[in-house]
Amino acid sequence: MLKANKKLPNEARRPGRPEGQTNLSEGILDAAEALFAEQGYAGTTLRQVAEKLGANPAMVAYYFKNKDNLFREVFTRRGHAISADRMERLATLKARRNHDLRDLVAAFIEPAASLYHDPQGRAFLRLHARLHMEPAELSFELRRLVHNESTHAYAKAFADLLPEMPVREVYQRLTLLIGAYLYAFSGTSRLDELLIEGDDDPIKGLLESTIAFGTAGMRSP
Amino acid sequence: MLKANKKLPNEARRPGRPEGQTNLSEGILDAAEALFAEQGYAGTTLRQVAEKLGANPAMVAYYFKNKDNLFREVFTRRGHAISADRMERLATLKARRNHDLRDLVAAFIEPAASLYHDPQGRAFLRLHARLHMEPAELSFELRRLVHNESTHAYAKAFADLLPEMPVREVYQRLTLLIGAYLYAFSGTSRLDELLIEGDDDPIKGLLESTIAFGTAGMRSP
DNA sequence: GCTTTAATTAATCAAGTGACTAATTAATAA
DNA sequence: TTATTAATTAGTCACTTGATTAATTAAAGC
Repeated sequence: MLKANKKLPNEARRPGRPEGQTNLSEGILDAAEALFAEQGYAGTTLRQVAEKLGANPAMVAYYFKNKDNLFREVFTRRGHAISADRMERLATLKARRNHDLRDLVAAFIEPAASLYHDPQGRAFLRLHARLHMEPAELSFELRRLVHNESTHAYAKAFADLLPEMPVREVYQRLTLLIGAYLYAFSGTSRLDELLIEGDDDPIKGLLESTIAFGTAGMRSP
Repeated sequence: MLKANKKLPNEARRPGRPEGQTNLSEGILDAAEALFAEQGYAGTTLRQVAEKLGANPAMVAYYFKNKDNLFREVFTRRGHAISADRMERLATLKARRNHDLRDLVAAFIEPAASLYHDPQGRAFLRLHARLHMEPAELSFELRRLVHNESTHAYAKAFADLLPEMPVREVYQRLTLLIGAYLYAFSGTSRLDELLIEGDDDPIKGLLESTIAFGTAGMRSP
């Protein structure tokens, strides 16, 4: 996290537009992403967001109007990217014309799972998982906005590969898949803690495990 | 939710111990369970809890000392029951001596899933799922307290049935299973919304689907 | 060069927040 | 009966919250 307007010694900060050009809005989104991920919507204060950048609390309102809007922008920034990535991968698979269930599961999960490597991306994954637990009015609207299209597209694609499975069952399985990968990649599972004998990185192979688990789960009669 | 001390007309409430015996503490736990489930720890105020019962906010402090403690008691009340139920079912299976993966998955999930029928139990399921997203200091301590024993016991039981699978992998699969069922039964999935053609109850068969999904996922190489 | 617009600080506001206290009344113990 | 304990209300306290405003300074437009 880069501090904006780093205070040089003996150079107190004064009101007014600073010299040069600044882009505080990205920094605010990053800070808010990390804090919302860690503490949730209600548990995060705008002052915390500002403090994380060394900025004035009023700057948050200046760039994002209010807390609700800030949260929306934090979520949609990466959410739309994930959704677009999913749609792209699905199109690629369909063009190949010989994909199987495993390909579909991987295409669905990887756009989100790939964020895990970067700390800021990991914060978003936590935020994403947490969003499902936020009050419905905020949560459902955002999830609908970001995920509706790609979720239906994947459900259709799964249904095509599982012609004997009722459509409702396909959606239920997809729901289970989403719950599994969100939890596993949210960083809130107690996996590391449970694995006391942990010699290696417990996350190693997590993507592979998730795809294997999800593929078998989707396929099972 | 029964209102405690329902105000009879023309009979204003006065300070002092009321006649008869009261048991406000169960009512407070129920109200808090519903509100924590809906709004999370930070998003719920003690005044809301009190108001839901028509009680004085000070009563919450009287019975539960503070907010943190109230949350702990709400969670452990049912959490310990689930954990005990799991241990019992595991013992029953082991005594039978011929259980398979599916039995194990069902024994793990059903104690929680069975709460789904009752609205208050459903609130707890939502709270339980949400707990995983609360700040670590609160979440991890409670989950450790309530679930450590049974989780390790089931991991051991799964490992016995999956001798070729590395122990770490067993824990990872168990984590995926937990994520899947928690999400599916938290009532926060958008399943009903996605299933526009929903003629029947979309939850119908959810337990069966979850067990099928989880069993296949655990078994898959 | 002058005017308008953009970006910042400091200060403040009303509305909550969790927690606590004193007063009060009924039940229980002695 | 009397003293003590349990359960309740009303009120308050210091603090935090999201939001807004006026003043201030630099950049951009003309």
